[in-house]
Amino acid sequence: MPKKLTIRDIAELAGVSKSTVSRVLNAKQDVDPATREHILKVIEEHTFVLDMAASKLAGGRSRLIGSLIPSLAWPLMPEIMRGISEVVAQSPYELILYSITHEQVHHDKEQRDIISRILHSNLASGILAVFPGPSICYLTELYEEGFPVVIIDDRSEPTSVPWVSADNRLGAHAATKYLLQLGHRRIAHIQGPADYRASQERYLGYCDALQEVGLAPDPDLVCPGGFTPTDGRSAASHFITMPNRPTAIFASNDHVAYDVLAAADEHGIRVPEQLSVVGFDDIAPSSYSRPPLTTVRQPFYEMGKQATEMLLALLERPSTQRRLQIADSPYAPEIHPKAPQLNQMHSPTRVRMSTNLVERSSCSPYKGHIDC
Amino acid sequence: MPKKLTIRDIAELAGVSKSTVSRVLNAKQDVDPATREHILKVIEEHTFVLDMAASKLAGGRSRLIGSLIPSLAWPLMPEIMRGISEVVAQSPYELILYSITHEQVHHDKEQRDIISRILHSNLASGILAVFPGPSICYLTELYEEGFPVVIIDDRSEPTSVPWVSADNRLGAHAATKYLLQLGHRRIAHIQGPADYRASQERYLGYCDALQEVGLAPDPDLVCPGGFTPTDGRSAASHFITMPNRPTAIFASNDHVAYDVLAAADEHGIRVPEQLSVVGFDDIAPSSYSRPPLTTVRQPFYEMGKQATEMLLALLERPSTQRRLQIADSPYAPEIHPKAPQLNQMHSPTRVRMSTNLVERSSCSPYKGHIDC
DNA sequence: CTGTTAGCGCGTTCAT
DNA sequence: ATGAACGCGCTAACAG
Repeated sequence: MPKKLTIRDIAELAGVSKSTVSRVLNAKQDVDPATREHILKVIEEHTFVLDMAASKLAGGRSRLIGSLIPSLAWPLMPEIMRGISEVVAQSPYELILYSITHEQVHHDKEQRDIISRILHSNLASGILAVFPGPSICYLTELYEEGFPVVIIDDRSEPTSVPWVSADNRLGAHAATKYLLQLGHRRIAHIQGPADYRASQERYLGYCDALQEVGLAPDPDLVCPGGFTPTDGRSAASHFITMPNRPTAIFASNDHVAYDVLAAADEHGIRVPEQLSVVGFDDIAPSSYSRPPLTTVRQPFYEMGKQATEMLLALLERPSTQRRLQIADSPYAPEIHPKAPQLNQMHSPTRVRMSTNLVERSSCSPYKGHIDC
Repeated sequence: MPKKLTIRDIAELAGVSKSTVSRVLNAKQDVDPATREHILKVIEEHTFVLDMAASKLAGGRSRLIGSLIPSLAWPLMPEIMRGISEVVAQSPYELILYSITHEQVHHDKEQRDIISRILHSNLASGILAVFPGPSICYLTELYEEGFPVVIIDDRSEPTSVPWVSADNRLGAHAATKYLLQLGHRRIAHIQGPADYRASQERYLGYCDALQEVGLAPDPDLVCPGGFTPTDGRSAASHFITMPNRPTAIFASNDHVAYDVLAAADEHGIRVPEQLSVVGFDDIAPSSYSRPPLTTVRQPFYEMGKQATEMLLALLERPSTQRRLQIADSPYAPEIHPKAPQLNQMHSPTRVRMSTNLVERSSCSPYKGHIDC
C-alpha cells in the first residue's frame, strides 16, 4: 500500500507551492494555464486525491451528501437509489445513508434525532430526503436557513424545499382513460391511504378521465384500500363479488392490483377476459405477475437522478444564495415536462415528472358482461 | 441555527482543557470519574457532537464505514441493508454507500476503480462488501494489509477475509427432507447458476437428503436454471410436461419457484394438489404468491447485523492486530450455529448462519399420481 | 490524573 | 500569478 500522498508531495513533485496546487484542485482562476497543466499532469500520474476530511476542516466543501431514506424494502426504492447513486458516482461526492427503520418512519422524534445527527456530525453538506414524512418541517427550516435540501416525493404537500415527484394525477387519468377507451364504463377504483397526497391525486385523475366522457364517479365503485401488500384484499373481494360487478379496476398501486389479481383467481374470474385491472408504479414484479400487469410507470430512476442533480446544483452554489434556479444550473434537468419555468428567485421549485402507461396483459376490451 | 460548538467551547464551559474533553469523548481511561461525569453533563446539555472531519484528521478514527453494495434491486438486499443500518445506527459510525450498477457487478475494472476510490478518498475506515464478486481479491489484499473488511456472502469461496453467509447446504437439505417426509420420491431440482457457490451447495444439500433415504439423485430430475426472474421458465415447463413428471420441485431460489408456479398454472397443474414446490431465500413476495410459497428462509437481516458487528469489532481494535477474534469481541455474535470456535488468531473467520424452512401452502403430501 | 504543545492536510488570507 | 504563514477542530505525544 503506497503511502498516501498529500498536497505537499504534489507541490514538491511539481516544483510549486501547496497553495498553487490547492488552487488548481479547486478550479480557482488566477493560475497560469501552463503550470495548471503541469500540476494536473503530476496529480494524474500519482492518482492523487484530496483528503476530504482535511479539506472540509480547512473550510472547503465536504463533498458528502446525506440521504434520508425510508425502508429500502419499499419496492420503489431500488430504482430511486439507482438514479441517485449514478449521479453521485459521476460526481466528486459520496453518499451517506441515513436510513430509517420502518418503525421510525412515523415517529416524529426519531426523525428529528436523525436530522440532528446529520447536522451535528457536520459531515453532509446537503440532504436528499426520500419520502421524509413528518420531518418535512425540519427540512424546510433547514432549507430556509440556506442548507441544501431536495425532497423526493412525500405524503404531504411540498413546501418551499425543492421537490421532485411524478405526476400522479395525469398518470391516473391516463390509466382510466385507457380503460374507457377499451369500452369499459363500470370502472372501480381502490384508493390509497387517505393521508397520502398521491392517493388524492390518483383519485382526482380517475375522476378527470371519467368526467371527460361525461361519467360521474360512482361512490359504489370507489373503495378505500392502501399501498402495501394485502391492503387491497377486502376491497378487491368486495368489487368482485358485488352484483353487477365492475368490468375494470384501477388500483391505487401495483401491490393492490396484485390483490385484485389474487381475488379474481380465488373467485374464478379470469383476468383480463372477465376483468381488466390496472395498477400504478410499475414495480419489478409487475412484469411477472399472472397475468403481467398493465400499470402506470413512475419514473423512479429518473426521479432519483433529477433530485440528485438538483442537489448538486445547490451544493455548487455559493452558500449565500442557495435558492435553486433550474435554468442556469449546470445540472439543468432535461426532463420536467410540466414544471413551470422558475427563473425568478424565491419561487418554490417543484419538478413533476411524467408517468406513462405500460400496457401488458391485464386488460382487454369490454365485450359485454360475461357470466362466470 | 446555533453556531456549532467545538471541543474548546465545551472545555471552557466545563473548566477543563480540550484534552480532557477529548479523552472522555474517546472513552480513554485515566480520567477522574467526577470530572468525566461533569464533562459528560456539559456535553449532554449542549448536545455537542464531535466534528468527524477534524477528529479523523487529527489521527482519530473516521467513524465511517464504506459499504460496497450490488444492485439494491436484488430482493435480498433490503433485509441485509436493514440489518446493517440498524447496527450502524446504534454505533457512532455512519455508512457510506458505494453502490455498484448492475452492469458493473461483473466488470473487474469498475470494481477496482470503486475500491481505489474508497481508499483514496480516505474516508471509510472499514469496508462492508456484499457479494463482492470479482473484487474479492482486492478486498483480500486489503484485509491482509490490515484494513478492516467483512464480506457478506459471495459467489466464490471465502478467502481469509471475515465472511458471513447462510448455510445453503443445510437449507437445501431441510427443504428436500421436508418433501421426502411428505412422501415425495420424484423430486426435481432446478439449479442456480453454475458459477455460484450457493448453487453447488444447494445441489449438494438436495443430494444429501436424497441419499439419507437411500435415493440417488436422478440426472433426469436435475436441470440448470438460474437465480433471476424467468431463469426457471424452461426448466419448469420441461419438468411439468415430461412423462411421469416429478411430484415435487425444489427450486434454486424463490424467483425460480415463481416460474414453476407460473408454468404449473399455464399447464393447468394445481399447486400444491398435483405438484409441490419449495423455493429458497424467502424474499418478500413469497408470502403473497399464489399459492404462498413454502421456502427456505435465509436470515438476511441477521446476516447484515452480524457482518456489521464483526466489522465494528475489527474497527475498535488497535490497527496493529486486526484479525478478528469473535470470542472476546464486544460484538460477539449470538447466532452462528455451525461456526467453528475461532479463538486462535490467523484462522479465517467464517460465520455460517442457519436457514430455516418456512412452511406455507405450496406443498402437500404425496397421495399417488393425480392426472390432470 | 490533567494541562501543554505540536501537528494532521488543506484552504485562505496576506504578501510578493 | 505564486509563495508563506496561519488556523480549521481535534488527537497524541509529552510534561507535570
